[in-house]
Amino acid sequence: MPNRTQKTTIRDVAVSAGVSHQTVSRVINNDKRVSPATWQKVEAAIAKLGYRPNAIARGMALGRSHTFACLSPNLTDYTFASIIEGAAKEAYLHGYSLMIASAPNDDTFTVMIDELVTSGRTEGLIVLNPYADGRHARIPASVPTVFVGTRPREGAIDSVALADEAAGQLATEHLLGLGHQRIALLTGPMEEDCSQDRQVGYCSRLQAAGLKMDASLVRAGDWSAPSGYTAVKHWLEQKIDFTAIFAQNDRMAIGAIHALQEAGLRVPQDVSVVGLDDMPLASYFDPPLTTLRQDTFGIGVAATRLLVQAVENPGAPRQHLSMPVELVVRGSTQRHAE
Amino acid sequence: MPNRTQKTTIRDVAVSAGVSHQTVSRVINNDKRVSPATWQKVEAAIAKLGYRPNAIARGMALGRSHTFACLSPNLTDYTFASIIEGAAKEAYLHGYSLMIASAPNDDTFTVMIDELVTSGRTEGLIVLNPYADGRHARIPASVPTVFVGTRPREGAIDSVALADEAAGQLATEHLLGLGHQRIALLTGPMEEDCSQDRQVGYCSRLQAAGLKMDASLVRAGDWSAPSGYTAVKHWLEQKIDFTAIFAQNDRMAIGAIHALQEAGLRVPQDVSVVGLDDMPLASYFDPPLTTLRQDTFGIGVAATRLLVQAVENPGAPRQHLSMPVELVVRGSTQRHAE
DNA sequence: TGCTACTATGTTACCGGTAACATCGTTAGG
DNA sequence: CCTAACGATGTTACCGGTAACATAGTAGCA
Repeated sequence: MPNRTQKTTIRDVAVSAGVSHQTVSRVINNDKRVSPATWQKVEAAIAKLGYRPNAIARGMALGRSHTFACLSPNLTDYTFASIIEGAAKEAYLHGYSLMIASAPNDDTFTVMIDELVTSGRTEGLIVLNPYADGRHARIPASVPTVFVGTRPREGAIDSVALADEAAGQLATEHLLGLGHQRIALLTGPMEEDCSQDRQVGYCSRLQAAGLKMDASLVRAGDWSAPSGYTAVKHWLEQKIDFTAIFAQNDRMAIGAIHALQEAGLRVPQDVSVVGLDDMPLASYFDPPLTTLRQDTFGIGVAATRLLVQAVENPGAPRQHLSMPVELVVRGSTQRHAE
Repeated sequence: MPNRTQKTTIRDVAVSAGVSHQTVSRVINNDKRVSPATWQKVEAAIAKLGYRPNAIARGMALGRSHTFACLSPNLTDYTFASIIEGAAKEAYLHGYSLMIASAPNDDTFTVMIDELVTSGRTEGLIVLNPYADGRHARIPASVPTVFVGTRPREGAIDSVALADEAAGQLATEHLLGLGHQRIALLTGPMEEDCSQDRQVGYCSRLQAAGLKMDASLVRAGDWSAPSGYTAVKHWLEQKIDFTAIFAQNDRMAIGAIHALQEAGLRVPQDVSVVGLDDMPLASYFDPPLTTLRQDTFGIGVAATRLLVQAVENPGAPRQHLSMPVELVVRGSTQRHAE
């Protein structure tokens, strides 16, 4: 195991093996048109010198960087982090590296695009929550891109999203099935597709149950716990009547529960609460949170697969994936009394 | 704004501006030895063609990729995610991109090193929790590296860590100050420096208070909530007596509280619990968690700064940073009754 | 005025790979 | 036995930048 401090090149190996650098190139690319004897000599030289092909040079010659970038509003929200983890794992499996950047707003986003895409560093892009702001419009048309968290749209961009409408239906159904009729809805920012679609699911189930939508029972948050807290505070102050809440994510659900408890209401005895995400410690809150589980890791994996296909097979038609959700019943919901 | 589909090169610009490609190179590198008139012609051509320098080619010519990699056991633990976010932000500020990979074990880690470092893709490495397993030994000596979460060691590697010993002291002091004398300690895996150092801080404060260490009051977890739960279960089954717990991270603290409550013990009336991290929803648990806040984002920033220095100034001596912690008192601790 | 020194710009080579084509020796078929 | 075809290997050019050196023109000074 030689202690290579400085880089060995393909030509060093060639000299050492007594062949041309091209023959070495053939060996490392598994090109069979090399005789077994030569092959062995080359392999021996590679081992002796501890040679490793330089990915940058290869990328240069091939015009391919074998690198993707994933742009996320942030890296710390569990949902994003987990999608990124799935994307990274799958990328490496396919021989790609993954660069990451968080872009809280679309100006930063534009800078990142320039840094990562226009500069030729990456050959594909995964964008989480592209409709959180105007960032979806800042993506060069020429770069293969997968959107995560959007419903299918026109244009040459793949997408992966939760089955948001089904999720909205499932949560609403669960609460309706428990006898709740006044179900408040706590949405994410209404610019985002998932907020809209989850609401559509909610509405459709209410209608199917013969209930009329009550606009005063719907409020938008920003996915954070405090925004859930604030929304519930508002409802309570307005003396709006409800027996259940469907929060479109777990953090807002937690904030909502906090506000309820602070007001002396018991969860689930007085108000049932359903979240969405099944974040890691969801079962450790008081009460343990009933929620919808989404396979965020799987979403990341799926996004990368789409991107690999888009990069390696540009002619193929764009795809739009919808990932299932699953209801996890814990302690924050119960049958409506009376 | 031309709709560049295919890449414009420096020579295209040169032709368009009627100069040599080298002159274009000078302009984009802000080399002043170009006359104002020529400079303008070049800039005009760049704008007209929408030219952007290719980072790969530049990296190739310079032998520098301007890319770092961050290797973490996973991306979803808030602590890691937040460090990575800090590292990424700071990296872009200095003109570097950041690749990420999660490596749950040291075999994966070795593969990643090969993929990212040996291949020449990255010129610097940030390794989170290098002593979680044998991964610290798998890093080529030639690549500038910063360890996060280790105490300073011999060798040519920078490090950033929490002031773990001080953190252990602070938590213990807080509980001692509340009159607790039988303080249980829930550590992370003992292979990790931070577990050891936090314990050292704990011990030193107990001794300073004239209390003797009781080995039965110390158990190791794996940072997860269930491991905290299990440890407390064990203590309770063994009828071991304690009035407070210092859990070395928040998740274990949450698990511990869960076990206590399940056994009918009240937190903080019967047992006080201190965590460490101040993870996002720490204040939303029941009771709100008293904990030590660490500036994980700042740790990531600091790590990147060290790495930039190490890369750009290889001769300089290695540095070891220690980041402060801060006590956040909430509802999970109170004065020991009687 | 002639020569040096400096400024602005061009030319060539190189980074470390790969592609395309060239060459040479051997084997198979007419 | 001659030659086409093929297999193994080498040579050259190129990817898109940068460095090093070369050159031409101009200004400064004896």
